[in-house]
Amino acid sequence: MSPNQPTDDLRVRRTRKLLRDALVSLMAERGFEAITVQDLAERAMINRATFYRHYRDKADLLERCMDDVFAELEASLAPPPPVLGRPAWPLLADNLTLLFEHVAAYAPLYHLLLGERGAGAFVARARAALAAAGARRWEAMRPALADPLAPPEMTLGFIASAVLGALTWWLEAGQPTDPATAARHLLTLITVGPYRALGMPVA
Amino acid sequence: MSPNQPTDDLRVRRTRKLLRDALVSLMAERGFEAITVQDLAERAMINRATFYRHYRDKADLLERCMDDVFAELEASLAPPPPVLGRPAWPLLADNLTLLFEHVAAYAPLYHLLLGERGAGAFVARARAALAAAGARRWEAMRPALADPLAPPEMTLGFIASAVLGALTWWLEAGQPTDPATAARHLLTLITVGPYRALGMPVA
Amino acid sequence: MSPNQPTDDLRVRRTRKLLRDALVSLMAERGFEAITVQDLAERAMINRATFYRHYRDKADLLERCMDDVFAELEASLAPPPPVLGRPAWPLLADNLTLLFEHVAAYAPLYHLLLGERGAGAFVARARAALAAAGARRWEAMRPALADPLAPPEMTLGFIASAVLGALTWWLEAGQPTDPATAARHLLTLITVGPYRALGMPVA
Amino acid sequence: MSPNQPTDDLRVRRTRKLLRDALVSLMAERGFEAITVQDLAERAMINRATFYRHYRDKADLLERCMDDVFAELEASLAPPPPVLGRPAWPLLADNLTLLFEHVAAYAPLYHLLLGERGAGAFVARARAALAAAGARRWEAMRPALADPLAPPEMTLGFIASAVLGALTWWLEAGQPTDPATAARHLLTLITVGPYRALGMPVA
DNA sequence: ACGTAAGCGAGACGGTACGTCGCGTCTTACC
DNA sequence: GGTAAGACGCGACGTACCGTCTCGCTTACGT
Repeated sequence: MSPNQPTDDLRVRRTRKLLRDALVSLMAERGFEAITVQDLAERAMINRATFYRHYRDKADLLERCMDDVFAELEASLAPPPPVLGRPAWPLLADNLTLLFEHVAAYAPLYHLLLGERGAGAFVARARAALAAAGARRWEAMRPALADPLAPPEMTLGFIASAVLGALTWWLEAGQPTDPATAARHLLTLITVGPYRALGMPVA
Repeated sequence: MSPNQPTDDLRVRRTRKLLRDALVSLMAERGFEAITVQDLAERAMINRATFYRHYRDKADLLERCMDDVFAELEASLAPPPPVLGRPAWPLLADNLTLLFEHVAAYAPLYHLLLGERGAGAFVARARAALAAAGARRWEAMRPALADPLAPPEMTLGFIASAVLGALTWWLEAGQPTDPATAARHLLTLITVGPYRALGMPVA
Repeated sequence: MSPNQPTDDLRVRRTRKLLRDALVSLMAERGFEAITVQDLAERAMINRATFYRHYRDKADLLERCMDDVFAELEASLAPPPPVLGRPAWPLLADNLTLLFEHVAAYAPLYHLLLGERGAGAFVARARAALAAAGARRWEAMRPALADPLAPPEMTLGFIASAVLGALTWWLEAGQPTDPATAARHLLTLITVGPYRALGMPVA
Repeated sequence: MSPNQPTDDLRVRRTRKLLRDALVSLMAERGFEAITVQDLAERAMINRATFYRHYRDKADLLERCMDDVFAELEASLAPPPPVLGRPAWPLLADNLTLLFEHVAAYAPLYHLLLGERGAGAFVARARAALAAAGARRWEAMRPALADPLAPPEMTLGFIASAVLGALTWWLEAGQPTDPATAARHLLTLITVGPYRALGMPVA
């Protein structure tokens, strides 16, 4: 198998596109786990053996789809560290908006992957990626920060999951607000905290 | 099959216990997806057909394990709403401590279910349960609260996922702090917000 | 198991009778092979474990039914050898009539056992019994007989199967003639031969 | 499954041959009923699942074996009716010889199928085929024949079973005579009748 | 433009696991 | 002691997918 080596052979590109489309359309119908390679081949109107010429298994196919999507996201985000000692707010706000816009662009896919019948591995991966990105940015700002009020790793895990949770709600609610507004809400949750965001008095 | 109807037949109770233990021990070794019914039967030293006399499939077994665990958790938590108009802090703090203690009591199981190779469905279920519990408590306090700064449903999804994220970190880090301390940190994250908890200036 | 030891316990006799009736009624519906012990127990309205207290398996049950039936047949037939050197005709005719009458008495059972979905082992056993009975009678008359025109064992196998064939036809055709007439026809087939019985010229 | 459609795929033909050989060899050891599909697969050195790609179950396999064998027999026999009004003797004699030769060619198979542990369904099918063949030939000659001495259908059932009985004896006795001689004896039994063939006086 | 190497369809095959069924044994409790 | 109820070990069933493997066809590419 020559997995992701890009080819300009039309037949190959056609086959891969058909398979990725088939994956999304089938995940919408029955979730990732319930899909079989035979299903994918039928939907893509290719032979089952041909599938194996391009992907190791269905998880491999999913992963390559995500590779593409994540690469695109990473490319669109602003570079990590701003000037030291300055609040990272505006940058974070921008990046959150970009995140929501990216997710909106691939809404069907993300909706499926994050939802009930999504792929558990995907969520774990996305969570790890978010935590890592957060860690990188936090490390860069560290010298200029006050003492943390909770273990930073815990906070990073907290944020990463929380962002995914907010995204999940946003997708499952049918994107009730535009990406910029949703990003602003999320930023509020991160900065003032969810408790106060609910209207609770905080001491 | 009469799934979870409690029986006083000793053989039945023995068989079910053996199977639940086998599930946990096998999940620790290779994760949920990689387990087969034959594996479970072998580990539990029962016949494979006997497995099907008690559970529909391995997902059913997992679910019933979780039913028991969740029921115990729910029983240990304090009842939802305190007196209106008073800060719910102390209660929330207590409940978070109880939550961490409960998770610590079943640490191996929760560690597996929340981790990389855990069962996606479990996380979704836990998240929904947390969000629902949060919603119930929030509804009760609603009249006494200020205007929310973000859509409350979004906030609830945010919190539910965030709590799981914090728990996940705590378990994967090997429970570096005792439950009460971890609960206090989590409470901080929820109240002052993760951003400030990292030491960031918030303007 | 205490197989065929006759009991005067009413419950036991009732159970056995119910099982034998169930066997016949189920064989009529789906043939012997397709019956399960569970079927027998349900139809007889007894517990499955009780079946095993009386019979080893369904073949055992069938065999014991046949034992009874064959014992009754054997008792009704005339004793083997007549006076030497005299044609055995009249005796044979009588015995064939008794045979048809016996079969008519148990028509449903014989019909099933000899038919398409019958029990192969039963046919083999009946054939062997007929051949043995024929052999006994032939041995007794042997000194008084002319030289055989074909190997006697072949002839005995021929007759045994042929009689079963005639009985099978008679039962499947719905007993179109009374037992005495059918016996006379069968005697004709045995004595003048089936070829001439069809009206064929024999040289 | 496309059961017996002839294929030119070598692998397919090899698999089917292996299975048919395995069937015969296993039937010789324990009879048809006691064989499992796993046994067949092991003996044929194929995977069990592959069995099901070719045959519905073991009965299907047996049936297709018989199809082949019967088709060959039918092809070798002379066409039904000669000139009307002439004794059918010579033709019948020829066909009986061909029958014995055919059976001799597949002696192991026929021996098993007709014997104690054979397949009841096979005997029923063979009996019906013989009766049908006899009926066809008799219908063709009917106008030229004298009145029958017994119901012709009874006679045909009688002959069909009788021929199988003679064949069974011949095979179980280890083919003590050559096919031509055995056929001559069988012809005698059919024409002069088994009674006289035993040396009995017939009036 | 066209020959040729590749991608591809078709499908047999060895495997592994599935969920079901029926067997015969057994334990427990009832009568 | 016969019976009902039913758990259990066992083993076979027929099915579903897996990933691998020919075997020809056809199709897009490279010279």
